[in-house]
Amino acid sequence: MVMEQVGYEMGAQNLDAVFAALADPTRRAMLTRLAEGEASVGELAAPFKISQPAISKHLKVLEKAGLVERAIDEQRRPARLKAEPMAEAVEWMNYFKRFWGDSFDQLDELLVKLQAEPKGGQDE
Amino acid sequence: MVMEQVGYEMGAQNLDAVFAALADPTRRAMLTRLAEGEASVGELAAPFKISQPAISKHLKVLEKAGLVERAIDEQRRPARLKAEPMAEAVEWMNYFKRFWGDSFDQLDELLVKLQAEPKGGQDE
DNA sequence: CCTTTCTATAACTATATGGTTATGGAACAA
DNA sequence: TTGTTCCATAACCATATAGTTATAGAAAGG
Repeated sequence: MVMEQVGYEMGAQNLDAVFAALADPTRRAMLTRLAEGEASVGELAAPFKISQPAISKHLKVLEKAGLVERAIDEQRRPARLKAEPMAEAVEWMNYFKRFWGDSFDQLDELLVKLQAEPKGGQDE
Repeated sequence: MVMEQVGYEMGAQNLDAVFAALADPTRRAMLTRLAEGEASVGELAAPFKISQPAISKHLKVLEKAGLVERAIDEQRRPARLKAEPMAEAVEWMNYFKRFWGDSFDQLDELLVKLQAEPKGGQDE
């Protein structure tokens, strides 16, 4: 049985939290850092001039958006990236792909064309 | 003036505005509506219970994010979708694609495969 | 002209956000 | 035990956000 094991709700409500979380440059930088591996609060705070409590707050925002998980390692509370909610957000935006038509669009068209016509005729 | 001393992130100032604009469900609904074609303020306001000035405010937020353009048509100020800034946002998120490894990943793989082998033999 | 329609703006309220400093708890080090 | 490190939370502040009502302006209809 494959259950929705995400600790926080998915769906439109979570899009609010995900987009809001991504709207802050400090949080985006934290996520970029976490893409390299889990990091403690101190390690996350190091590159910034803002205080440690501010980083803790940002972490809470990311947690509520489902974008990070916390662990317990001695006194540390390392954060780990959980990127799945971004997939939701990207999916939502992909609805608008046809309005900016970049390479991904072409790729999509190509895929559809190939699926529809494996022989490869070209017309419309 | 103010130098970016944070090593992680470049300008990305517009990402702030884009993600923030997308963080509101009313604004996302407005964008979805605009995907069907341009709409006046009144038409955009119709589906919602909130007031017309609230819609005008939301439009201003979308405008500042570069997600809509306004035109002038008699007394109307129709809004039209401009999705390009979403591409930026998606690009940013695509950096994290490998952490959720979805169909997009497969699509990407397919492209690489097709570019490598234009003949497109199907095997594997 | 006067009226209606469409929209923007001002003024206000309530809440959310992003930051601070101060403090305290939990886990290691001595 | 005492001290130190890591982190969370509380209390506070300034500003931003999302909504409201009221009003005003521009354009079209009479």
